[in-house]
This record gives sequence, structure tokens and C-alpha cells, in this order.
Amino acid sequence: MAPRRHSLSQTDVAKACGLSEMTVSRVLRDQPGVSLENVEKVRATARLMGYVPNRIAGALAGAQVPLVAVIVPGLANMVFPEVLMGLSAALDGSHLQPLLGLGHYAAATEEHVLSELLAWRPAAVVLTGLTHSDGSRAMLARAGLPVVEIMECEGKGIDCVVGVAQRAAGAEMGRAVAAAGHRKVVLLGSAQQEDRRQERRFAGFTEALEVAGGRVLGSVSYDGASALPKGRILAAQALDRWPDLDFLYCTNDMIAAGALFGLQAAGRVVPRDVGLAGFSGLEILAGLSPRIATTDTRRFEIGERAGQMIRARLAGGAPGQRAEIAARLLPGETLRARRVAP
Amino acid sequence: MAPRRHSLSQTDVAKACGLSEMTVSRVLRDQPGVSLENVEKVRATARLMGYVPNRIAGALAGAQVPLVAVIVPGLANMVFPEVLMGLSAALDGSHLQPLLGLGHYAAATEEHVLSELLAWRPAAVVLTGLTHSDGSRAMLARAGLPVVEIMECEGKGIDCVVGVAQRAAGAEMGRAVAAAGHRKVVLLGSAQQEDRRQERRFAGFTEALEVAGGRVLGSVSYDGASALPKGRILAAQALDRWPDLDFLYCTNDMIAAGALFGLQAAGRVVPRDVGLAGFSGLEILAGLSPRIATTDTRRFEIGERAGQMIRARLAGGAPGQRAEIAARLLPGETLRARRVAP
DNA sequence: TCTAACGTTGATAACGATAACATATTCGCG
DNA sequence: CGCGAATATGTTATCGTTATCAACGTTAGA
Repeated sequence: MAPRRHSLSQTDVAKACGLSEMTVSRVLRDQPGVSLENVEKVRATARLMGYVPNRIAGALAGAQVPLVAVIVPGLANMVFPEVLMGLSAALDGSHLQPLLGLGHYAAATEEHVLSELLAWRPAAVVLTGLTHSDGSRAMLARAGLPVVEIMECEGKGIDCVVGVAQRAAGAEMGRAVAAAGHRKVVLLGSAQQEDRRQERRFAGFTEALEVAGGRVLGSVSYDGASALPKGRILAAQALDRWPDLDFLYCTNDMIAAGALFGLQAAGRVVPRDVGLAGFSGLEILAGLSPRIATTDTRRFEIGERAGQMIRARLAGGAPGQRAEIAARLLPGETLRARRVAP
Repeated sequence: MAPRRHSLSQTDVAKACGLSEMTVSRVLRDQPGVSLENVEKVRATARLMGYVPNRIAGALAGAQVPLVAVIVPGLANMVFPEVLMGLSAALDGSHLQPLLGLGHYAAATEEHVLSELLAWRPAAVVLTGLTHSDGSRAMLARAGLPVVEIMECEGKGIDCVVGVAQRAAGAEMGRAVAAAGHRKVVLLGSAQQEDRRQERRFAGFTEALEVAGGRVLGSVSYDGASALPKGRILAAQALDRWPDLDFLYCTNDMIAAGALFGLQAAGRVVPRDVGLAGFSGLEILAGLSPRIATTDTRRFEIGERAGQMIRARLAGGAPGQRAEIAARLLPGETLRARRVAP
């Protein structure tokens, strides 16, 4: 209707109340030191006028910008959406808003996106993984704000770290696989560069397996997005190359599900002939039969914990906090019986 | 190291170059009218100093806040993550950043989140669906900014609308199902309140099916998140109640995949005894066998188109744009042969 | 009665950028 | 050679809020 030239400012509310802007500001931020009478008058007037405070102006004037920059590599596979839900849940109630950037699994892109997000002078930053470009590190050092690195927790972080111990998770699965009597394992991995997490997991797995008398015959990997058909193809390749394998350890559940179909198509009975395990605990596959062995990495909790850490840091908490979320082994039905006959 | 009192402003860069702030500002925004010599000097100095512009200040001074408020109901099922990826792709290259809010499938929450996001005075808003509370509508009217409503496109929007025609998509599947010779159909739906989209889709499906001689026997529905086990349970319930059904039309692919397993567990051959179809075209299930008939709703494109519309509107384009993304029927292998014997 | 302390309010100056206008400087052309 | 146009730069005011400090009225204690 009317030309929305200057969109209803605190000044307007102040005038309408016959009070100063400062008093209005105090009321709207729940600061103490305003008479009850005026608190109510301001609240009522603001609501009546439909006034929404301008955080841009508030941020410029105030000490802190209530924004959290979040950079995740992508949203293609439910892992990071779940993290975001956890983060969002933890941030609810504070006035902090997540500002989302996608790093596309490349440190160079991450650096570019980071500079774009830091331009907002956010109160805190959430990054994925512990590997970042020198440029990114320099920017973060200059900005001097709370940083939370999520997903991994092996290695030195910039500030706070929340993640699952990939190596330990891999090792736990390695022990379980060996204990179930599997001996000749092939790894189904992603060819994604810079995937330290998979690397660590596979390393821990391999070591634990070998200690227990098993052996990794080799690995095959895919590139591109993970999806069922990829797993099927990889399983076929693995069977072709190592016909006597008796276990497939897959880098994620989607690949594992595809591999399951691939094994069945090749006439192998799971887990009698060949067992398999995935990683992530994607709820989406919870109903498959047989239930695939996997490691639940509790992504919602990771996001939630990250959010809590940020709030703690902004409330004056100490830097350098670390939280290790314990990954949970879900044995499912694709490992052989736990105990081999004596 | 040094106390980060005032975090490196344009003024500092200007001083270092021996130029005015205005010239620096112009260079950093790629505005014309600065000598090549000074452009390079400013760029070099800014990079050297590690200067990152402050968008908060820029936004307050300038006409427009380069932020897009995006409210999606949730991130639990890949639909909205895919939309976000499309949106993010379309926004790349502009300086627009998405500011994310979760509406949790409730109009009241949406309204609250909307007011929180509008406090940032974003340049545009993206909302899900065409159903919003009066409060939300009032706020948007007052704000007077470009609004894009996504996913649905049947009905009147606030401003721009991008979506698939749910009714038409349902009808297309209805015709295909009837043409494939299926006659006795049960609907597997979600009990989610406020799901207009499913409602329209089922209505279009039912009508087209009946025109072609088929019949909907009834429907069963679930609540909570959609997942494979739910589909399996629903399929069992449906078989129990209508033993002679010969088709299941499911509200999404996850449910359909579960239903497929449920049917197989009950000894029905798909599609000979019972056919089925899902909805969404979740890439994640692309490798299942038999490939499930579905409707690809092209969510990435929806997000992308929304982003393009926003950029067009902000560049002075006309309001009220509408884009209908054509849903794509993917017949898969769970419909009977297209032609029944003559 | 006077002063100190408190509780409440308001005036003023930032915050860091940009819009709009003003001011050199250079160039072309009659 | 001088004038207008174009180019390049600088000056000033402003965006809407909050920090800071000053000022007010009131009450309690000396």
C-alpha cells in the first residue's frame, strides 16, 4: 500500500510510546532497569505496530553478530542434513541463526565460502573436518572467533572439536568382523579426495582385523555420489577380483545396501558366504532385511553438541573444548554368528 | 595476538593505499569509474592485509541486505536438502547467502521462525507450500519483499511460485496405472497434518484412475518419519484388509520401497500379482530391483528456479512469476506391461 | 535538612559501510 | 584557447541500533 520507504524503526515505536529509543531498545532486549509500566507499554505498542527489530543495525552497533557460519561439504547424503537439524535444535531459543555454506568437498571452495561467510562477522563458525587450507586458517586466526570443527576428532583442532573417533570406530568393527569369523575382507571405498575420515576408519579396521587374524585382500572404490547401484557394481568387481573374499567393509550404508543386492544377485548367501558392514547408521535403511551391520555415528548429536559448545563459548566459556561422541556399533544381521564353533 | 578491538575496516585499507574509503568501496564492489592503477593497488593491498568487507555495515548503509531467508519444514528426508542444493547453486556467484530456518511442519512455528528471519531484513524470502498463517502473511505484506513459494503450484501465491502440479502428477500416474491393467488400488499415505500436496496428488490419481475404470479400495497411513519399515507394515495392513488389491500407490519412494519388501515377504510377485508406485524420485533408491515406478519431482530444479527468480526480482523483474516444473513419470518395473492383451 | 545511593530515563557518539553530491583533472573540438 | 563532457576522486550525511555516560527524581540515613 503505502511506499515502504523506511521500514518501521525503533524510533517510531519510541515516538508512539512517548519514550526514548534507548528505553525501547532495553525493553525489547529484556534488559533490566525499566519500570514495569513502561515495559508493558513498549511491548504492547511494538506488537500493535507489528514492529520487528532490525538485527542488521543491532549487530553493527552491538558487540556481537548473532549469526553462526556453518560450512558443510554437501547435502547429498543425509549425513549433514542430520547434523544441521541437531545444530538448529541447539540454537533454538538463543537468537543465533545458522548461515549456511556448501564446501563441495574441496578445500579451495571451502576457503572461498568461508571468506564469504566471515564477511558477515558471525559470532562463531562451524567447519567440517580438521583439514583446511592455510588461507582458511589464516582468516580464522585473524577473525579470532569461536570455531567448532565437527565429524572428526583425531588430531589437533583450531579451537573446539566434536566428532566420532573414526579410527576407533573402524577398529571396533574390525574386531567384530574377526570375532564373527570373517577372514578375507575387501574394502569398498569412495575415491573422493581429501576423505581423511574414511582413511582413518579403514586404517583402524585393518589393524584390528589383522591383530585378530584376518586380512584385507584389497579395496575397490567409486567416485561420484554414493548410491545403491554403485555398491552393486563395486561388489561385482570385488567378487570378480577376489572370488574367495568373505567380507565387504563399505564406506557407507548406501554402498553397503547396494553391495548386499550385488552379493545376492551373484548367488552368495549373506552372511553365510559373505558378510558385510556399512557405516553411518542411515535410518533410511533401517528396514532392509537382513539388517546391515553398521556404525551409528550419531550425526544429530554431533550437531547438537556443536551448537551447545557455541553457546557456551559465547557465554564466556573456555576455548579448546573437545567432545568425542561415541560411535555405536549396530551388529545387524550381516555378520556371522558372534562365536565360531569351539 | 593483538587485541582484535576493531576488526580491520575499509578505512584501514584506504589509509594503507593513500586513497579515500569511497574509492576502496568502489573497487571492492567492482564498480566502474576507478583507474586501473588504483583498482590493482586496492586489490593488492586488501589481499595483503587480509581484509574481508563487513556486510553488516554494508547492508545497513546500502539499500539491500544480501540475505535470502529460507524456511523449509525439515531436513529429515532428502527432499529439502536437494531443494537447498539447487537454491544454493543458483545463488552462487551473486553475493546472496541463504539464511536457514526450520518450520517443523507447523504453521505456528513457521510464523515464529519467519519473524526471526525477517529481523535480518533479508532481500527475499523462500517459503514452502502455499499454506501460511495470517500472521505470516501480514508480516510479509508489511515487509514488502520478493517471496517465492516452492513445491506446490496449485492455488494463489503471495508473489512468485515454483512447484510441480501435484494433481496433474497424481493424475498422470493414475492413467499409467490403469493403462497397465491395475484395477484395485490402495493408497499408502502419511498422516501428517497439513499435507496438501499428498491430498491433491491422491485426488488427481483417484479421479484419473476411476475415469479409466480402476477403483481405489481405501487407504492406510502412518505417522512419524517415513522409512522402510513403515512401508512394510503398511503393505501388510493393506493386504490384510483388502486381500484382492492389485496395486499400492505410495506417498513417497521410501514407503514404496518398504512396501515392495512387504509384498515380497507376503509372497506376492511384483508386478504380476501386485504393482506399486512411489513418489519423489529419490535418487538414493535408483538401484533397487525391480526399479520402483515413481514420479520425479525434480527438487534440485525447484530450488534452482527459485534462486533464479529471486535474482530476477532483485534485478528489477516483475513480481508474481510462476513456474511449473513438470514432474516426470518414471515407469520403472513395478507396473504391469503397458498394454493388456487385446 | 542535606547528602549518598538508587532506580529510571535520555542525550550523544559510535559501528563500518554506501548514496548522493561535489570537486578536481583530463580530453576533444570548434 | 577555452568550454563542456567525461573521468576519477573525495566529502558529507545517513542507515537503525546499542554503549556509555550524564541527569533526573526519589528515598534513606546522618
